[in-house]
Amino acid sequence: MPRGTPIPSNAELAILLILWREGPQTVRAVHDSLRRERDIGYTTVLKTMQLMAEKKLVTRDESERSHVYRAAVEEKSVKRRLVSDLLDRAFDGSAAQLVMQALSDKHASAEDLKKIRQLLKENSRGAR
Amino acid sequence: MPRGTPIPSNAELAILLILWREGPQTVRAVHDSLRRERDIGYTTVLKTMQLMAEKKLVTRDESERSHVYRAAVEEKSVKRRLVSDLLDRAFDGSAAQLVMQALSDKHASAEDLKKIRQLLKENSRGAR
DNA sequence: TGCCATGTACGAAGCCCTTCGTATATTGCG
DNA sequence: CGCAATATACGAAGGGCTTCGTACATGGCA
Repeated sequence: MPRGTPIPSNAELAILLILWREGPQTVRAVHDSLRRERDIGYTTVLKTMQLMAEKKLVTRDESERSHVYRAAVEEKSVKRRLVSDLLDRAFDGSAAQLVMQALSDKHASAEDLKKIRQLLKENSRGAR
Repeated sequence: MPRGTPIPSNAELAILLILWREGPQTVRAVHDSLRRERDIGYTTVLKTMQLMAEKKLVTRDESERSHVYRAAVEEKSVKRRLVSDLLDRAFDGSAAQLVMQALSDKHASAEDLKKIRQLLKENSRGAR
């Protein structure tokens, strides 16, 4: 996971999520996925993915007429950077503060809380 | 906390953090604070704060020659929206996933973990 | 074989954010 | 009083992101 790789933009992240979840695929397939959620042109997705290739966010196999794109950055490290970025920008680097916000968020379900508690239990031994 | 208020941009957030922490103040004072961290022109800060006033992110008292700016959005609700936004964009709405990333982040200290555990304990009763 | 569907390449527009330079007004002090 | 310091207002440039239209190549099928 090269350090120089930029943090993906919104549109780029949406595409990476698909590639991470479903594996390498063509622009057409990605476009079909995105289309299910919102209206977006084919060439828009194509262009974005071409730029992502330039930025090394993805690689592509050009051996077939329809190029096959593959995520070139790790899901975990990208997500970690996204969190780290928010931490720095808004929470003075305090993970505790951010977690508190996450917990009070409408998205935090009882089930989430349960999972988180479990994570903490597992983490408590290997604490740094 | 009006729903229509936009999520603050980077530069705007940096200014809001100062206003939240130190209370209402002039452009000059905010500029001095920002200057301590990076090189930035006075009129840059002024312009940004003027735009923030238009967007209702801040209000300003113009009764004195040096206008006094005050945050017009609540710290908690803005931060909550930032987290919620990231949750939606990258973590499929799962707070548990995000917290996991936060915990594995370099910023998460042992002290943070302790605080978080305590938060969870307090939260476990009032779980939604 | 020839045409239509389907690809890629590429330029450019529109938007927002950030930044600054310049113009202009006002204040207070020597 | 007049000038230097300090304000605000405002226009505009530059960069990144997103979007799309258009041009062109290619491949498979009738």
